[in-house]
Amino acid sequence: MARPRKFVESDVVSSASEVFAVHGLAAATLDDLVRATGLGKQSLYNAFGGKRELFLRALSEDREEATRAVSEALGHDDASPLERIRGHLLTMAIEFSGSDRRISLATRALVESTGAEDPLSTATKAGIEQLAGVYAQCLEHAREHKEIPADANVQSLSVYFVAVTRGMELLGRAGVGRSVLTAVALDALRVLRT
Amino acid sequence: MARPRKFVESDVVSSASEVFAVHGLAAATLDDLVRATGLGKQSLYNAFGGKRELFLRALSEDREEATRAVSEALGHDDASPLERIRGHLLTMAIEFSGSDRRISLATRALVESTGAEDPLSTATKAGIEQLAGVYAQCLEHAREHKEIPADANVQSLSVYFVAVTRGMELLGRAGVGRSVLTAVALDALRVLRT
DNA sequence: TATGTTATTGACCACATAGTCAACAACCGG
DNA sequence: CCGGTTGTTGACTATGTGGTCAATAACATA
Repeated sequence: MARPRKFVESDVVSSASEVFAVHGLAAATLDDLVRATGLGKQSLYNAFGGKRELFLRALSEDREEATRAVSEALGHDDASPLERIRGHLLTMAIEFSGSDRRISLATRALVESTGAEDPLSTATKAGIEQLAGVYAQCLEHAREHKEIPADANVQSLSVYFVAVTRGMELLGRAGVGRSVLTAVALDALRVLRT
Repeated sequence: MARPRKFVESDVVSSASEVFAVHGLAAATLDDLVRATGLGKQSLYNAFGGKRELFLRALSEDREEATRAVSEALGHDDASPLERIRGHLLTMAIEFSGSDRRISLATRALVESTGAEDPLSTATKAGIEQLAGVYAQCLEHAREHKEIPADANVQSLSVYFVAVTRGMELLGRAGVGRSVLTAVALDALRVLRT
């Protein structure tokens, strides 16, 4: 019936995500987005509603992607739960000390949010809880395997790992190098010693 | 000879700091700064040179203040080094989960910086190293007191604590409550068990 | 092929913003 | 009390911004 769209929504969100990851929400201009996505302002508005809304979409995509990635890293059966956490943290250390030094949309959302009621804030909090849930699952397995103390508080430890990775992200952005970040990751793991 | 200034520079920087802490660099308008500091645009320009420069001044003040505060918390003789670190982390947990949920200028600078060469980035990296130095000193004392393992890597541990506190800051901003953040702080400390 | 619906396009707008200018005010040494 | 120097004030500007409008294009159905 109606004229079909010339673009694929998820592609547009991906391109926008890229722009936001580099510039942040406030500093990214609509023109940046128009250029990156290839479609016109009005089309962007028709499809998403505005810069903020588009950011929220990108944020949500980012959250899914991050959760998926961590789930996969922690869920494979190729190693014991503890070893998987270890591998994951080391991977993060390398990633965060890479040359691009990008900052996740989640962190950006937190910093650029205007308060607790801000959707940017609530969405990110949900993302953090989701991520912590993934850690918790793996930690629970580790406990069942007796790789970590039986009295370990899986709940708070899962949030602890979210905090550590966020901190590592920031440090990487500040220019802390790979070797130091790797050492930090290994330090962080010591909380799990039996 | 010349007309004297009607303001005290450090007061102006403090007021500006407040504005930047709430809004960030990009989102703070010159009008916000004019209103908060009480002086006119031109006077701001005469004295500091522009929004960015003013932010850098505020950042530098913030860094001194942060270093001083942590130094004091970790330097008192009222408790053993390890206990002081413990107390400091618990204090941070309470602070970061407070209702204001502000974000340090250092974190803001990192996120809003445009790249590694950006003064915002280099200044913050220096601040992080300075802070890590303070932690390192206290950790060294703890080692001398045999409160932490003799083979502990004081260097990376000091950076680890910077990472953890940055992460806690972000989590607090996301709305993670005091009890959880306190638990995270205690988890983080387990790294130091002998 | 006519029609209704939605997408696209590019010009357009109101507004906020960082930064500037020029006139004026305050101080102090001479 | 005068003049040089610097600070202050408020009006001004240029520009970039997010967002809108109206005309047109592309499709599916009838």
